[in-house]
Amino acid sequence: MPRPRSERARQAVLAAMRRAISAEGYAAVTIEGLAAEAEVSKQTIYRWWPSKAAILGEALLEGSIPGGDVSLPVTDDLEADLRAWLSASSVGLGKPESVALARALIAVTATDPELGAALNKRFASPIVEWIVERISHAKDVGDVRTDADAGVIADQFVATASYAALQGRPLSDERVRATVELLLRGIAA
Amino acid sequence: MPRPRSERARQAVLAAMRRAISAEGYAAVTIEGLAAEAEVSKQTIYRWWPSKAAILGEALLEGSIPGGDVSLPVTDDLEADLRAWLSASSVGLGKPESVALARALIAVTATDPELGAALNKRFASPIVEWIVERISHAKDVGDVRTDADAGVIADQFVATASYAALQGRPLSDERVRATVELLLRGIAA
Amino acid sequence: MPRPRSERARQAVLAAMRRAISAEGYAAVTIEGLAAEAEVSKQTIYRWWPSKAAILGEALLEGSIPGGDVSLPVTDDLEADLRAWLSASSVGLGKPESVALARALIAVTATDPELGAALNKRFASPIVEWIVERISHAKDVGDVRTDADAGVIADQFVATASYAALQGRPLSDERVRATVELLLRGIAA
Amino acid sequence: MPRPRSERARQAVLAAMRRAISAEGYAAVTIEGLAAEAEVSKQTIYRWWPSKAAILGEALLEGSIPGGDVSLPVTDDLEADLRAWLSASSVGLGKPESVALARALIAVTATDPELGAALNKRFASPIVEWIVERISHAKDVGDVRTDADAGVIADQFVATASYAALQGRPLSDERVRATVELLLRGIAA
DNA sequence: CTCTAAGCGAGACGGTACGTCAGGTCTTGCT
DNA sequence: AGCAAGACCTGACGTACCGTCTCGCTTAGAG
Repeated sequence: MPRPRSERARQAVLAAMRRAISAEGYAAVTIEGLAAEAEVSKQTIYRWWPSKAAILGEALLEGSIPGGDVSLPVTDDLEADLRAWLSASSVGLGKPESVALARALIAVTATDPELGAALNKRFASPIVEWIVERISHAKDVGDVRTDADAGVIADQFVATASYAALQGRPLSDERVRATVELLLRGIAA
Repeated sequence: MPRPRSERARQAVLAAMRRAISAEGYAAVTIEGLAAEAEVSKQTIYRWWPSKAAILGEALLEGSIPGGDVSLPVTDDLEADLRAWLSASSVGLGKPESVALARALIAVTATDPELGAALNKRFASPIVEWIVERISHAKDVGDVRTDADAGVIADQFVATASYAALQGRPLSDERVRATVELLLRGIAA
Repeated sequence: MPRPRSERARQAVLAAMRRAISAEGYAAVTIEGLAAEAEVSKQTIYRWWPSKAAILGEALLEGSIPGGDVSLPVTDDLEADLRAWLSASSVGLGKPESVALARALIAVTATDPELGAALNKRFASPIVEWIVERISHAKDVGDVRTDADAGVIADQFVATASYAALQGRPLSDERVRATVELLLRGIAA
Repeated sequence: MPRPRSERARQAVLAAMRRAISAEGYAAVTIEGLAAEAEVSKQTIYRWWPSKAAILGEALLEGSIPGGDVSLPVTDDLEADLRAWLSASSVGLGKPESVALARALIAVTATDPELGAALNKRFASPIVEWIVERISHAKDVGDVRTDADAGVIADQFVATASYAALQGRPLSDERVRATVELLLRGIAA
């Protein structure tokens, strides 16, 4: 019957979005520019995506974002583990392309809150889960009070990383240390 | 020697920006729209502001933002005071106009980081200062460890409020309570 | 492969130009005005014409101008024939719309000499040809000296008509008569 | 009582107009440009001239135009005299600045017919008068028929020069010769 | 010899139009 | 059908001038 959707075109558009975001920032990205860069007709873009934000969303979901793709090592030292994660997601902000992606995420959140919320959730969730699990484990070995609310802590970590991203510059090592210390002291056994 | 700048025009533009932000959101604001709404010529806008973001900045600086203009009561109870502030700045996110302003601030930060950083600093500073002072007082009365880093705590509060704003919805009372408890436990004497 | 140029839009623009010229004069014609009147986007105009003058040129070439579309009767009487033509092209200057068109032609010539020259040539040519032929015939029947330069005469006629147009008012019958008499006496057998 | 009009400003504006016309053409001249070039405020221009055309008019009247300032020698040879004038006014069209002035005159005529007519008359009049007188003298010495209408002839000369100016290029020597011969043969005794 | 009514430069102001860019819809012909 | 190409209408962009309007300063005559 009909011709199936061209995967080639789809990937080309997403790749063009990723490139454009890094190169010029989300605000400067245009549908026309994407179409030209991807060698795809505007119609094809409009046929499959409802908005620029939607393309960004798909592009980010299929790609990777800084802080999200860090492999998260688990050692015996809770504080060291959390410091490692916060540090890793923070140093990403030293790389221009990661800053661009983070900013794009923020921009789309401010513009299209619905989608923004979905994306933020999507990216925050695995981190929150990982932190919750790590703390749960810490409770088992007696490093953390058993009545501590792991979700609240996890959110504090994510909020801290998010705030640093909004600022567009990495946290100092000292700041990372002090922040982790503060939060852990709040739940220490 | 020429005619001096019209304060009337300036105020009209800033007011139009504030109205437009609340009504349609930052992305939908147009220089043409502002000019029409303010009954000012486009040229007058371009003469005095380099960008839409700059107008927003000036409008916000001369106006007020949610969480920034809350009068901050000081009682004997540190935890209650901080809970009061976080709660107040959070409930602002229940009002659509405040959400719009917060989102505009985020949008401009993502688009024009330079200006965004300046604005964020400008709005965060008084809060950070107040929290630092409040904690300093708490140290004096022995509620807080004297070696606690007040700046790190203050930043955690601001990050939490900022993250809630990015999400666009207020924190629950329970969440406010738990967050403040967590952070204070980290510095309790 | 793309959508072909819209003939409808093209004709609407040319018609709008003709109407606008007659109504307000060439200087008052605006691309924006044409676009609105023709219910066409500005972009469409800029896509196909490099300048206002070019639109005028095309409009005139596809339409008609006074003195150019007079059917030119040929009788046995050379003097009467030439008088008839000069008179006809002159009386056009009594009609406001013709005056407007003539003025537009002059304006475009003064502004864009290249195009103006082309248009003037385009409109003068058939007249010059007709006059040259008519005189050639008159040579055959012995009304005119065989060594007369028909081109020079024809140019005098055109110059006279053009000068009247520049002045914006018709020649009196008496002036027409005297002018034709003068020129013919110069080449009479 | 008050301060009298500044002659310095007036001359500066007229000079700026003359320079601008030659350099860019009448259409490209702007009041703002004149003001800047003449180091005069816009207000001063608007105080004393109703329109751009009026400035041009005054500038031309106080300056000189090609064909108008030729000193007109009178010899015994009528044909040579007329040929000399037509040739002189034609060669002016070889100089770019003269072409620019002539075109400006035509442009203003097409735009502001009232003023244009006045200017054309102003410049044509002395020429017509001179030709009429020269022919009158020729009648006296018997070179020209006494019943010839000198005005019609004079107009033919002016129309020829005007048409050449509209074309923007000089007449060839041969064309000058042929034209003068034709016109004189029409009135020869 | 002061007063004062204009002239003057500078340039801000509300406008209109410029020529460009992108958005989103559509048509055409190929696959 | 899907797709590349690109014309179309729409509307905003940032710029250039328009003609009007203060400003603060000079610069005459009239008192």
